[in-house]
Amino acid sequence: MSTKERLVEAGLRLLESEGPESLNARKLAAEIGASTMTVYTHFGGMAGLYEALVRQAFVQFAQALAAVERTDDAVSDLLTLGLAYRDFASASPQRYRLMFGVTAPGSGIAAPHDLTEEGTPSGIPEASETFGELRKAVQRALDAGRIDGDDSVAIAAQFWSMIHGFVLLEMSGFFGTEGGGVTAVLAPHATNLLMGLGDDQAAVARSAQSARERFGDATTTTRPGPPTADVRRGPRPRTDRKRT
Amino acid sequence: MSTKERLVEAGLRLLESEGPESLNARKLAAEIGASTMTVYTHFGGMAGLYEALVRQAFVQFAQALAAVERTDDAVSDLLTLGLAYRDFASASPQRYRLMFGVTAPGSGIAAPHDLTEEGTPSGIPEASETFGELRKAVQRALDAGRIDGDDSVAIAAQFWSMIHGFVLLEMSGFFGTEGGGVTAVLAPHATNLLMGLGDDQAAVARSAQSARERFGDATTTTRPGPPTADVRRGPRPRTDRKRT
DNA sequence: AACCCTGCCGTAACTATGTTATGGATAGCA
DNA sequence: TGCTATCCATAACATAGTTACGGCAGGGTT
Repeated sequence: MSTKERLVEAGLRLLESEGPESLNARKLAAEIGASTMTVYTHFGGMAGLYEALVRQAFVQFAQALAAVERTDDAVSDLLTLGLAYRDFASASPQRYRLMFGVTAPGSGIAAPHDLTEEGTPSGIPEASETFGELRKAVQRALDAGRIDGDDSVAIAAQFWSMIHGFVLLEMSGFFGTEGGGVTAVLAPHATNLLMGLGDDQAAVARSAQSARERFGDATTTTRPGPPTADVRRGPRPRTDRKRT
Repeated sequence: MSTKERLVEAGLRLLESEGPESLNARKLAAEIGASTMTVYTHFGGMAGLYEALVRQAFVQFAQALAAVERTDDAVSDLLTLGLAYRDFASASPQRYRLMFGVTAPGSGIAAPHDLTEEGTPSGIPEASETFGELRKAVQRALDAGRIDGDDSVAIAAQFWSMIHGFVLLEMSGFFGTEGGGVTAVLAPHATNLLMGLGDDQAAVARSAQSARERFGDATTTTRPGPPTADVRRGPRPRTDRKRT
């Protein structure tokens, strides 16, 4: 493995094990037994190294999503993709935050997406592959007639907003600390969105059950902890329409 | 105004005008004509100052949301709340990112929410007021029979996930740079979510139109820029249900 | 009136971290 | 052999968070 690759590998490993504050030139260089100059030889500076970390993280992300098996139930695939998405983010929240270019005061580090030329939606081309996986799954649900619409990009963006927001709120602790947010918030949200897009309630329920089984019980295995009454769980019962 | 208040005020002002990298002790102290020691006298350090900034920003946020008028159309109120939410975030993306405790590598600054004792959903009590505004609007929609369900907290969390994710993706540039994401992504998403929650299509359309009128044309006035083909715009036409 | 304590603040120094200047070592090649 | 490019280490520099120390004003105590 080249020095360049070792730096990126060590960066992602340290990020997960010791937190973002350990991502500094001296500690990183010591981790691979080199001097801080290697950062400048290979990446031009810490900003370049961060960008390389983001790219590598997005490669891992795309791989994790691509590993989700494609079945003949496009909605089940879409939901399983969502569970895999959330699992990837939960596995290393620091990595996920790094990927989406969040900045903090005091660090002279701009968001990676701000480093690129104007007009580019995202400076990280690898990021678009993540969205592409989502978009293709939506397109297959459209083709199967499960949901209505003519713009898979716009619909995929809705799913992306949903899960991106959920994941970030979850890792900020707004849904409690024991991972109950998936069944209490994310799953009902996905169900509601799919039904709003035209899918049938029973079909969604079947696909959701399928996704749960495909993904195993990994959806609730974030951290063990005492149950809280923060957010009640369970799917919301559907009733008849009450029109005003 | 006390030195403490002047520091917080200057911090939020500099954050908006010169970006997060200008939020350092020396520049901040110079801004109010003092030495860096004032930061330690009043806040114990930069971390304490950041926490004060977050608290103040959440106070502003709650005020902005509370300023939305409550009408007899609870869904219109909810949608208008969403537009105000997005507008607040767009007005100062750096402030919004600061509020939600995002961390960056290289800064020794932990997320504000991580600074508190274990088990607390959020270390910033002011943040819960924001969610409370959302939850009350959802409760009124439930009471009016517009949407179904028995847990306003879980439903409000879905709306929060939606708009939080949208806002962050939008400010990362994933929906283009000219603010078309609201009509292309956020509005359809809200519509779909509401319909999934049991509201009627025509009723949602009326409430959405009402919210648009109430909020004026502020929804598309982010930044002028060349049109992009990233995400197609315009509301997705609703078609008849295609049942399998 | 004299004394002392407390809070607020400035000066200066200390530490950590990103960065740069400089030079050496090695590989490849003409 | 000599040249060049690449990679890398040492050391120094710049910036920013932090701390040590002392001054000063205000108020209460003796």
